[in-house]
Amino acid sequence: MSAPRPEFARKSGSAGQRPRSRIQKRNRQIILDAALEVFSTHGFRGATLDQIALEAGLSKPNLLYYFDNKDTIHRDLLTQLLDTWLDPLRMLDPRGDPQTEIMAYMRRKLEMSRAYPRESRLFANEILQGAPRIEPFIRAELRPLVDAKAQLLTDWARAGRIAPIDPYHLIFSIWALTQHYADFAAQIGMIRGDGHDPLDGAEPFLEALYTRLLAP
Amino acid sequence: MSAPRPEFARKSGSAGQRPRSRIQKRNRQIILDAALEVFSTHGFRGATLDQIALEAGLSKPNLLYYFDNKDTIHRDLLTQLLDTWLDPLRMLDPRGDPQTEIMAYMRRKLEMSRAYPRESRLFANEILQGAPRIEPFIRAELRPLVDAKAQLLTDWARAGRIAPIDPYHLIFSIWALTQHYADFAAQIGMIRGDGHDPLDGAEPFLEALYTRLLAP
DNA sequence: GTCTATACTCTGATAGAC
DNA sequence: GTCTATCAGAGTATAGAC
Repeated sequence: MSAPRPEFARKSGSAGQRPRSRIQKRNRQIILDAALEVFSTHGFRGATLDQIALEAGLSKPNLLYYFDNKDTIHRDLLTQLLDTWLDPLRMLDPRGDPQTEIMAYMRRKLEMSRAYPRESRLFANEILQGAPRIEPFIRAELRPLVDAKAQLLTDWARAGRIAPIDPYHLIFSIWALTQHYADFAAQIGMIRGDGHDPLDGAEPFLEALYTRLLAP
Repeated sequence: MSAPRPEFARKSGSAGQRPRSRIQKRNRQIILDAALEVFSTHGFRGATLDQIALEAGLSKPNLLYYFDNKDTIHRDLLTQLLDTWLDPLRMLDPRGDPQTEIMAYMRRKLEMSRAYPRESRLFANEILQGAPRIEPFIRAELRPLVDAKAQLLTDWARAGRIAPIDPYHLIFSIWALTQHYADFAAQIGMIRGDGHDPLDGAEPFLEALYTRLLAP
């Protein structure tokens, strides 16, 4: 059904990787791609192995030859996702120019929504369900990172280099505004006309918005 | 499980309402409330009648005495929701002061996220799934409304009464920023600490944001 | 109106032939 | 590695007693 897309940034070095043949790797990737399509639209419980197998062009038992069970597939997808999900925020550089840095962060997030809308929806689905599977990650990884960057934003504001705004809401606003174009793409498409690229015009708008918001 | 909450604005006059006894109405409302809880977290396919029945404190057959099937419950919830969902935007008044009107619209949307987070998540789930059940509504009701209000915003911008910004992205930004506090409440709670109200500080932040964005 | 029992389908997962 | 056959359990829905 779905055309193969560039693999979502996979870093080497995750634990427990057994050696796999070329065909193994290839089929696992086909399955993960199909699973991403299904999980990102229907959530974990709403997705079925039948649907994933159909999407992948494999039989259900064959699919379960490559992955132990439904949960493992979903976990692997989330692991791949989270590995990359925080990179844009991590790159916010204390040594850079504040407004340039924040603007660049916003652009990186917007680019993720453009390149990886399904990953964004997978994440959105997980949060809507109360984040049962990634709660540990959010508490252990995301929260400290956000706290650190919020401190940085506060410092910048204190120094008069950006306007004095709540740093947490600033970060949330970037998440909300950029991810919206991926998560609510269906709605935007129906409103703007179906041939229309949902992200058309988004970047200039967000640039204007944050330019005006951040000016000291 | 969940405490009964104020009923989401229900307008009278929808079609096909048979006369119902007091106990009928009461139980239907209990079921709808339980169903809202479950559908808004797991989506249509991820929700089960068992879970809804448990949440409602009724047996499954009893639940199906009040509603023909799973689909009917979901449809009734969406119908109630959509009935009210567009009101904040409808109220955007051409005769009012542009900045005041847009700010008031933002506040109404934020208030909906505060008062009806589950309804917001129900809507988000439906859109994530590609809006299969509300596509007709979006095309027939939402789209023309947005087009009309976008025209109004354009007129205001042409008259120099607000900054010249893309009206569609302006509307999307209000949706994204306000609904985010309901849809991603789980994440925000884990980041800001669980005792914390997710919406704390949101209104001043959004006021500052739109004040700066809209100033001509 | 509400319950127990049950029919029937879907879904996740396994066995075993090839 | 891939398939057919199959199972156990969950899930939707109905029958029928009370």
